[in-house]
Amino acid sequence: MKPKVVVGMSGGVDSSVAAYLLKEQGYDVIGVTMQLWQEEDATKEDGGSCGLSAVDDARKVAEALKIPYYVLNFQKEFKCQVMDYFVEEYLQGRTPNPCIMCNRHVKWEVLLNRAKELGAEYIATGHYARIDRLPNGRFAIRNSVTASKDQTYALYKLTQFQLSHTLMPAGDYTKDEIRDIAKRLGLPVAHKPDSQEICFVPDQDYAAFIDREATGRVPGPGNFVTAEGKVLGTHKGITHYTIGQRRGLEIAAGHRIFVTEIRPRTNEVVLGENEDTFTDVVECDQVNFMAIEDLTESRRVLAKIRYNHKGEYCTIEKKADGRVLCTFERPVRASTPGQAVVFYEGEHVLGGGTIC
RNA sequence: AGGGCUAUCGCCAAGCGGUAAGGCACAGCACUUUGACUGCUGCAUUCGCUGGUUCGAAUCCAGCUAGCCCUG
Repeated sequence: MKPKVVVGMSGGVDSSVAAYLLKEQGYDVIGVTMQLWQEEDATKEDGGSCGLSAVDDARKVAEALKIPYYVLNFQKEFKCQVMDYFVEEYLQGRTPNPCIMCNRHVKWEVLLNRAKELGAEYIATGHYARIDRLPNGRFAIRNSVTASKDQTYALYKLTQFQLSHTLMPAGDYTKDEIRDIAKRLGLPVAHKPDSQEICFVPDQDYAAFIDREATGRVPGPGNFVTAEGKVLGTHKGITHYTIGQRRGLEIAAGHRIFVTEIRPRTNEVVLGENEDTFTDVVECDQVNFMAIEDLTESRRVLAKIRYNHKGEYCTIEKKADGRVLCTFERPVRASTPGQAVVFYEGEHVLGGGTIC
């Protein structure tokens, strides 16, 4: 009898088929949907044709696959590990990536713990990625060659322990193959919105969300300034901006101008030319290595400084204080404190850190 | 008080008698399992006001108003 595995089911095609594949492979599969934040408009089903929630979809799939299914309430952990972190980062003039924290501390920590309680050895997802055991004995994530988009960036923070208890069955297939399987099984392949922005900020107004969450602690208006100190106007508060941003500045300079720096101490937002947003040196801390145990000597890697970044080659070296210095071969645009730099060597995730 | 200059979309700015360029800003959409970037579309029946000349004026003329500069 194969081991038990808990599959995180979003109600989408990928995780649904992942559950099916595992069952086919002989695993003892348990389906689970994580409730991460309060669904505000759960009752507001429009039109009636496609108002099924993630839970309903996932439950139907589980029934079709004849696997046990549970909804797990992770709202408390999600609030603490993701939403609070998100707000605090912005209050400090940084730009967080909530998905990375959610993966590391909720999906792969709380869920994995819960899986253990359920007697499962593994958790699984519908990611188009693989987890390889390298010759050096370590586990590392590899992007599925056929994946249209990279799904590894937000997973760089996972630990060896987490990786050793994770299965990603969809990584062996192409998106089309997964769809075909779903069709063949007659699964409800509802066309869901491809993107969800920040899941817990449904109206996409993250600044207003921060205002609600941190009432009284949100920095107010301040000056837009040039690098030379010339005042260009008044900004709405540093939480409204991020490095490289152009839209929403409400300043007609005659040409496009961008945010080049955020100064929480003086409550200033520095504006400049597009060229000014480029740098060839990026430093990061809170480093996590995946394919290697530690960075003992400098190495040349492909680095991505944001989700969807095509990647740029750089040399990374560890400094005395533990931070990693990345020296790029070509300047990268809008390196932003709070975002992640993820290193790739070959097809594997070598590691990454938080830009500071 | 005289003399000169300028008044065109929220900002900047083309136009020089033939029926309102463009940039920025802004809005919407697309892209996007984070924030951004990017792309596309939209955005002055109207040219400070009032008259006049003309087939026809933002473009010429007159007066008025406002701002800027120079000289007492």
